[in-house]
Amino acid sequence: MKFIKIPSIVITRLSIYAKNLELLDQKGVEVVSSVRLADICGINPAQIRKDLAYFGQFGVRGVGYYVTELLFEIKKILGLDKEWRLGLVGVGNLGWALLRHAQLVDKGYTFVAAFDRKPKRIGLKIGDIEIAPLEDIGRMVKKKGIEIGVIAVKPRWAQNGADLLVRAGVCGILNFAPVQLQCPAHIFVENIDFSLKFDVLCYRLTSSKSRRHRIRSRLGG
Amino acid sequence: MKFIKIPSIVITRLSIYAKNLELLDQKGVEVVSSVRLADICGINPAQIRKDLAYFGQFGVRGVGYYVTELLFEIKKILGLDKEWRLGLVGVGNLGWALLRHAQLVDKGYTFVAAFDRKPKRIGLKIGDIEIAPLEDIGRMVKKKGIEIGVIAVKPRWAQNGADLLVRAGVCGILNFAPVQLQCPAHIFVENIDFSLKFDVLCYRLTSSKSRRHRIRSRLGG
DNA sequence: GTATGTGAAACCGTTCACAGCA
DNA sequence: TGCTGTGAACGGTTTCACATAC
Repeated sequence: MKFIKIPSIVITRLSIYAKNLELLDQKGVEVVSSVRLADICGINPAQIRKDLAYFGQFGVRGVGYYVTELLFEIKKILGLDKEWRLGLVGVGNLGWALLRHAQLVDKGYTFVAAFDRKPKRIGLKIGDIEIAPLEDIGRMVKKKGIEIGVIAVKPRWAQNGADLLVRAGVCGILNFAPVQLQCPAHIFVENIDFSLKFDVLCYRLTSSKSRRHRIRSRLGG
Repeated sequence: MKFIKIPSIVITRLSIYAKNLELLDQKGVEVVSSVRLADICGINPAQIRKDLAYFGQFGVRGVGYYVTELLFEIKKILGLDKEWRLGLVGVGNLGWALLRHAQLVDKGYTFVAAFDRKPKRIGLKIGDIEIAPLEDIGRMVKKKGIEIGVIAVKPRWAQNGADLLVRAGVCGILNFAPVQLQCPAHIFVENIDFSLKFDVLCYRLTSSKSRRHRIRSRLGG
């Protein structure tokens, strides 16, 4: 283990490699070169090798990478070799969609509780989960072993949700509300504001009408 | 108008500035300095000034920026000074959530049509929109003047959705499916794969258990 | 005096090019 | 021979520092 800080962009790409290695694995492909994988991911081959070099040596010179093995290693690096227990704050349309999002389940992310402000939603069941009031966050985080809090409430209520989650003892927060949360330094926060991507596209379309930029974004996020 | 290509990250930040300027404007704040705005956005002040310098001179030395005026200019730059007409492909849980997402409407993004593969969904109405079959994409894009296609189908069907949208003549695509779409070079594509952010958080939590990184991401995506 | 606008410097991530090894 | 692993070169973004203007 090295004591070098790894840029987020590297982790994001590891996740992309994992996604595509999974597909290759399912197709029965046993070995893949950095050139081939790079082609599939739309990334430079040297970049892939450099990214992996942060964590060790996973390839065989003259051969390439064994798909199953590399996939296993990347999942271990990312921490996807365990189940993660999530708690959802805000069961509106977006929250609902997240609860039912099959791809998260496939990766090992399991929602074990859901909370909402609105009294009329309390008690509703979605699969195994019964929607609870915000006051229960403190108790339920301990009881259900929630590690990550997912915030999908209106911007106005996001900070409150974050405060409750932090006080309850979660270590990480995924914030879908378009606000900059104030959290203690030991809490890891990732923001997902997809309206930013709408605006980027909007700008590209607007500016392309007068000028000629042809830059396509490669990474999702 | 300059003929310099603007990095996506600059556009993303402009969107963040706009969001926070909107809040300041609503509070009645008339003038803001780059230091104050930087503090609110969690960004370096020089960065803000550099970002704005790509597009012109919007401030007053010794004073700062007039909030309403700067907001107006940034919206114009981003292309948010008009209504954008969107077509949704895939009305599952996520698609449904996007259709009902109030913040998109506030920004001037309007869904004017929705399409789905599943026969049982065809004909359902959400507000003014009636869900149509995929075969109608070609016709409806022209009829309704759809400029942007939003893909919210399962990964397996995403490329097909993109092909239909491109053939129908949309200029931009927002892709929520975790796949790299193949599109002609003149089509602008933005990918939004939020499971990547889950993985980044997952990695941070995993690695923090053994080491000490304290890097918090600032930008949503 | 104060805050912008901007050249220059520092920093960081990407790509090249080749040494090293199966 | 073929492909990985990696130092070095490159390119681009961020930050500094100050001239400039109100």
